Amino acid sequence: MQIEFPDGRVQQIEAGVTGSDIAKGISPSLEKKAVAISLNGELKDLNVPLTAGGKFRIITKDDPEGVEILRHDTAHVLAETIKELYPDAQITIGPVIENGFFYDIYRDKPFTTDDFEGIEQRMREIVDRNEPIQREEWDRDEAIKYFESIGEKFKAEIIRDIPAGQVISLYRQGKFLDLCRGPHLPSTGRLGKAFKLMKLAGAYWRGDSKNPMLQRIYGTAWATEEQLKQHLHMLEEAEKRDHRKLGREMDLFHMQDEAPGSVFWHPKGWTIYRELQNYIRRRISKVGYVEVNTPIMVDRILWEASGHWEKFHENMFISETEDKLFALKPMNCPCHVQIFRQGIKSYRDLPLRMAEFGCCHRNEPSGALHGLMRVRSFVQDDAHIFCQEDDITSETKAFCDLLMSVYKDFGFTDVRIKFSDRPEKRAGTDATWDKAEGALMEAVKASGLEYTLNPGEGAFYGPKLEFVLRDAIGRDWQCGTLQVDFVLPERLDANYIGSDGEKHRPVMLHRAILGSIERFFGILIENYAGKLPLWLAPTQVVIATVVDSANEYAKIICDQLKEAELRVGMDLRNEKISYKVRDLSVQKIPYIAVVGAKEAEEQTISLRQLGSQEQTVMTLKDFVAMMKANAAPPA
RNA sequence: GCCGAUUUAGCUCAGCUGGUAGAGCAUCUGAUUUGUAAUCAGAGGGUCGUUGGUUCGAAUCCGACAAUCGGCACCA
Repeated sequence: MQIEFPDGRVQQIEAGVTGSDIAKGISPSLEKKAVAISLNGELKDLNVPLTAGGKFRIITKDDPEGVEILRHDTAHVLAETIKELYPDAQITIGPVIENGFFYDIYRDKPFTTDDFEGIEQRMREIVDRNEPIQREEWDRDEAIKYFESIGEKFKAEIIRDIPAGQVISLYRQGKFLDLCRGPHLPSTGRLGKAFKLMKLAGAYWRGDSKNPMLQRIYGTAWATEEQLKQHLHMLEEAEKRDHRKLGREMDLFHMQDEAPGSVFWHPKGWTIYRELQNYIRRRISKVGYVEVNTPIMVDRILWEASGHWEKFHENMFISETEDKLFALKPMNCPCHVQIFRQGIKSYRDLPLRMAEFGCCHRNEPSGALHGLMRVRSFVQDDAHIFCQEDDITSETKAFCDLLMSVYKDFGFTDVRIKFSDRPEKRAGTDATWDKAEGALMEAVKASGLEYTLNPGEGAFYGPKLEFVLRDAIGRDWQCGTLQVDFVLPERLDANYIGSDGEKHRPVMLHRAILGSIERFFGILIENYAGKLPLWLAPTQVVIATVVDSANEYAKIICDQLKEAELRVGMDLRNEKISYKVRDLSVQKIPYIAVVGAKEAEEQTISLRQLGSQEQTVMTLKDFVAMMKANAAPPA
């Protein structure tokens, strides 16, 4: 039989030869770096005798698949360590995740992060022991019996659930035997020591909140110490940009115990917030949206009619007054239908694009709250497009164009789309869902954008597109959405008169670009690390004086900048200029205009931009013109 | 909501095995009039998250509650 290498070279091999043998044949150093092989796209252990030929590749620690195997092995070594140090613990599953792995463990006594040092120590010992890792294929019943005999009930349960006919493979290293699909390294010594335990958290068995709570140990693992160091450094950087920290440091907003999940916006934060809102206002009004505003508190009757009460009433804030039960609106759509229903609508009025920056409240579970990213009181850049079925494609395409253009203005160009179809619990008939999913699918195809399927994740009233953007440090955030809804217009009895003179149901497209403005604000702060583009910066420029005698001149400059509608401040404090420059830089002020006796004399300023040491001297007139031009928001 | 951790001055954090609190930065006052990332000196500031309990005595030990943090579950 023969194998073919990625470069096209073909080699004859005999049956029974292992990947390890082949690697050694190429070079001993390659064999040392190898972690597994890929045969016809399938990953296999290095030491498994080959029984067939085909497309062959040696996987090393440098390959993405190689690092995954290494992480998986690290999880196994963690499990082995846990069984050695805490024999009463039961192990469950330990998969690879981004940058590392975790292992879920059942044990009565909680672990603490103080245990990490001892665990890591023992893990390193197991690496030093260089235990061979061997694959074994077991009979299902034997495997169940074995794991039950050693008290590993969770493992036994997993094996029971493996579909019949599938091979039950176990991997043995030292005295430790774990259920695993593989592949694995040939021995624990190959792992290296570029790993670290990171976090401890609770996690439900099989992800179901009705099941027992397990303890999850998170770890990170890399091919080299250098990569581990880099990763830890990246985490530090992410921590530095945390919007909760920057929000406090930059005096943008705060939250307090008396209003958990709600934001107290400070003047600077609110300036940014309003800029964002007004930017969206300009963008949507240009493409045919109208803006409305609807009540925050609405009778439960409307929520029952829309279907929200049944599904979400536990997460709604309610208020009883006289004999009525009101709910704070968790979303705007039912209110928009009420506006649509006023008067008689003609097909000539469609598509009607109705936008609202409505304040919505959702009683999110306490454990879900997270800074600005998950709040209980928020505003979306929400809109509903009432249209005819034939309009879905063109409206979807127009929306995708708008959304991409908006994201681009914030510097987000890496955007992915997820197509989420019918969930298990849903409103509307299957025929309606067929129609809605078909129409949305056709629309997204027509938009020419790439998408991935996200089965079962649609809203209860319709399928949706979800727009995921990638930020400056590579994190993904789901922000925009577009949902096709045939259900709500029906339930809330919206209709229009068609060209045939008959009544028809409009289709509703629910859509948002930024999503929650609170959350998008947080994403922006972290994306820019607080260094906002000029048009968003709450203070765009500060005039800093070198001596008191320049104060009058500073005030003249300040007035002129205000006249040009710039957000300007003055630093007339009795401090050295280097102190002011440091202080204003720490505050992330985009521009500092320094003026002393010389500038006052010559009617100039000395300009310094955030992040640069350079000083540019320019005339006052040029300076004001330049600032005005640069501070203009995107169209 | 569930698991674990945390909560001390505006911020960041000390405070060992119980004897009623401390630093740096910030703030205020004074001196200094200064040329591009921290001038010097002094002062003020805390019911130690809230609330019960143990104790002669609690920031410290125990309980309840709240909020926050890390996850899980949830996310119209």
